[in-house]
Amino acid sequence: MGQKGLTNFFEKFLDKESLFENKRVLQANYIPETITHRDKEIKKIATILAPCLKLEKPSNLFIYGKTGTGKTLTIKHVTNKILQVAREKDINVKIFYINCKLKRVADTEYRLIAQFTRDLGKEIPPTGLPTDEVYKIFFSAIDAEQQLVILILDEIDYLVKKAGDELLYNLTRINSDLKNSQISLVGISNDLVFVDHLDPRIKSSLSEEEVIFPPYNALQLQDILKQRAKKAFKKNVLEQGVIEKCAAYAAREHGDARRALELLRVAAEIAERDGFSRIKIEHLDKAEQEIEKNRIQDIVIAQPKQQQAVLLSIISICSKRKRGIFTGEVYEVYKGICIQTGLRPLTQRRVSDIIAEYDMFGIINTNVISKGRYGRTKEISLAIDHSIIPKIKKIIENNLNL
DNA sequence: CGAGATTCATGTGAAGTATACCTTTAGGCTTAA
DNA sequence: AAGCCTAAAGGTATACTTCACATGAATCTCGTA
Repeated sequence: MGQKGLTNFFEKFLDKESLFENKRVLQANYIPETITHRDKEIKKIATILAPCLKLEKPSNLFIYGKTGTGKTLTIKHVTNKILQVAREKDINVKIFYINCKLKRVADTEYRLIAQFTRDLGKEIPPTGLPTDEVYKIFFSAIDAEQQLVILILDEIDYLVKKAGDELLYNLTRINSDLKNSQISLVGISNDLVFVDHLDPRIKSSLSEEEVIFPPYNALQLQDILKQRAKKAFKKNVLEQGVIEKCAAYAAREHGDARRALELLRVAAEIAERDGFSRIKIEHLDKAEQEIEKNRIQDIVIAQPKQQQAVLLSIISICSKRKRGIFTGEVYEVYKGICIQTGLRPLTQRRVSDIIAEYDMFGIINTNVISKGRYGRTKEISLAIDHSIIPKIKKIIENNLNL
């Protein structure tokens, strides 16, 4: 495109009518004023948490539900309302939300407590302090004034798998030492059997109350989509059947509403980019691929180089042969990649742990099998769509200067 | 032929090490009385 | 003498390594039918 062409392009771009009225409505962090099909859950959570407005400690709460069933959305909605009322009536309630899955933010005991303490306005160094010390600072920051604090731990199962359940015990016990204030815990998990592995003492105190979020069915998903689409798009840009198809896609994936909304948004973006004036069903198919690519891309880019090298090793073996990929082979290929890129190879022990991490992210599936006379190993297979593998591969290769 | 021993390749737990970062402390220097 | 700065000492969390033992079914071995 020449200089003149570019000017032309931008002018055209400005002239082109956007399909969106308000794109934000479809983004993941948007909290709508009313949440459809979650009345029961909202009411229950509200009832459980309401005592905090009288500065009485609400029961600890545990929320289960698959991804995209509105857990995070609902708790944020309810807590926003509580905070709003609290502000009007000048009640000292504080609510902190943290997602435990965020790497290098809240995935260890130290980092989690440090993060909460920072939310309370204290400076905590990223490392160096004893964990007890951080607890003390956290403690005194809370007890400094009379108040009620609610801590929300999203994806708590991930944290416990990585860092153990001791910190939950510490958090539940902290109350007995607080003089002026109280804290309540809200745990959110999409692993339904997660609490069964917890220490019984923690289990009983953490799940004093439980709320379960059932998956949405296709009709409910349609309602949600229609409601948001009305706000998000201009009139008449949705072709017949798009919403229905979109809901059906997501219902197939255990009723994941987040996915449905993302699908709709990305489809619209694709339609807009390609110069269509209406969103067609075919755009949904393209969107689905794009989303999956982005999801994995985001995870991969956030990984350190060593981890990327391991994934690249798995991918390149996988693209040659589909079945029967084992740790030893992955390690050999990984070492080769390290030499090529000048990376210092990690030990097989560590690589084995990294492979387990990718398993947790859901990018690969692993299965420990015994091959009898030929030893014991992890059978590894990629859990991502084959059409996007080359793109991911390219991203990593670029990143590692290969 | 079949029960039990063997074997392989790696899983997995525990303990040790390197690194990056923190606070405390002691010594040296400056400054003001 | 008091105050301030700096560098060393001593402490911690995290990522990784080292060491050592655990696993579990295919295969081997050997006693017995």
